[in-house]
Amino acid sequence: MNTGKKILIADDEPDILEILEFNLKAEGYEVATVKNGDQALEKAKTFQPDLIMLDIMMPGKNGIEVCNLLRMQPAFKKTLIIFLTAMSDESTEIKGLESGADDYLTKPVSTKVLSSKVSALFRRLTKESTGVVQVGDLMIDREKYNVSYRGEDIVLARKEFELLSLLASKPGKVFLRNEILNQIWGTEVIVGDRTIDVHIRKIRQKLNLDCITTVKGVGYKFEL
Amino acid sequence: MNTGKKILIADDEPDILEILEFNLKAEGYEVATVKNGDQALEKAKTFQPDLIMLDIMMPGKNGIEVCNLLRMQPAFKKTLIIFLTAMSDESTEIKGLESGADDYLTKPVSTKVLSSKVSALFRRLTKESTGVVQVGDLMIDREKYNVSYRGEDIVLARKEFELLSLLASKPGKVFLRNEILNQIWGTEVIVGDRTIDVHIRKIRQKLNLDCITTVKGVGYKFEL
DNA sequence: ATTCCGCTTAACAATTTGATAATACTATAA
DNA sequence: TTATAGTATTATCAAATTGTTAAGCGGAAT
Repeated sequence: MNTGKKILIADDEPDILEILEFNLKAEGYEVATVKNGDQALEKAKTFQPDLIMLDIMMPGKNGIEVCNLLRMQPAFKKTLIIFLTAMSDESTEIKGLESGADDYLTKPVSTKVLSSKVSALFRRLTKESTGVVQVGDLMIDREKYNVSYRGEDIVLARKEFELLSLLASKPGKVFLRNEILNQIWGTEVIVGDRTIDVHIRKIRQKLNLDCITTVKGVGYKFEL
Repeated sequence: MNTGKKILIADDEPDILEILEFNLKAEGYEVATVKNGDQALEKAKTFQPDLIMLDIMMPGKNGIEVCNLLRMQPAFKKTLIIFLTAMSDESTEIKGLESGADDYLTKPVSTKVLSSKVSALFRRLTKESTGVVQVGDLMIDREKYNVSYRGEDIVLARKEFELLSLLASKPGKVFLRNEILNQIWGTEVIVGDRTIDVHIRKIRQKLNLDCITTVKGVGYKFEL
């Protein structure tokens, strides 16, 4: 599993660095770590991360300063930045967001929160900036409501589109059948289990790609 | 740096208000903030904003209600409205667009997304109001109110013109039926679904081009 | 007053979509 | 191996959606 995303972490506490690095690598991210703000600024230039996690309290330049310096450079205008704060300090949180961070995390960081925030940010980035989900050669445009593979348009019916769109929104993630039902059919409508299968089948047929995997007894996942 | 544009923000969470206000002021906008829907309606009259950002979930009148009330008043027909939603809830998003909003933002709002969306909306506004839209060989002149294909004038009735004009304003984008109704007929008037079809048909007939695609169960899109 | 034109709707046809049942298949555990 | 649970496939029917035509209405122009 490799997401192809690079994350730079700056924190002066070795324990934190280790925990974050371990977990994020396990999620398929490429990770670099540094111990203070100045190193963060340097490393950011060479490493070109997609996401930077900055501890607020660091010796030398603190996280907020680093963030401001980064945001001044055009190369990091679009880079995601998450602050790490020792406690849920509200004023700090606001200062963080004001200085151009995209989110914040409070320490100690639970692995669940960590991975969900990180993946949510990446998802949001691709979704909001373009409205287009792209996985490999497959493009899903929610606004234009079309799907194309290597430039070739593929016509999907509404439910098929929504289903594929959902699965592809988080490649690799296994969507439980219930999750799919709730997302696409809502809680009011009740349809049989076979219905999902049939739609999945139609998508597979139309895409003619081996990209939707069945996880028996669990659900489906999308992966190219 | 001063854009001369006024933005009104309505949200019950002080943190959000503060962050948005700070960032938008930094971008050169004049900002006013209110804490609920009723205040938003009042303030809108005196402040005459160019853009209104409405939280969907607010005590008293919610954002969607406020939007509908605003859109009923001629003074706010052209005002830009953005919804703020707590989560990336797609059904809310669609409801928002259907009720006449121009865009939506999911909270927490990254500063990057915020400024890009806002400036994009203003850009679109000035573009549309001055409007000569050209897509391939097709020209739509909003001021002269005429359409021509390869120099040849095509006479369209008002509704037909507006409909084509709307669809062509964003080629490729699928316009939901409700979106179309809100944009062209407004929220007060209620017309049947067939009405849209008939106008679409007439446009297709008159243009004699295969440029309006039906996306069944979703809406229509324009593409040459 | 009459005619023309644009807008809307009703009515029906045509089409597409979605859901289900019935059946076949497949991996796994007993 | 066989039983079993879960999934795949297929055909079919009902429902949803859209296309088309014609007709009615009302305002503007003649």
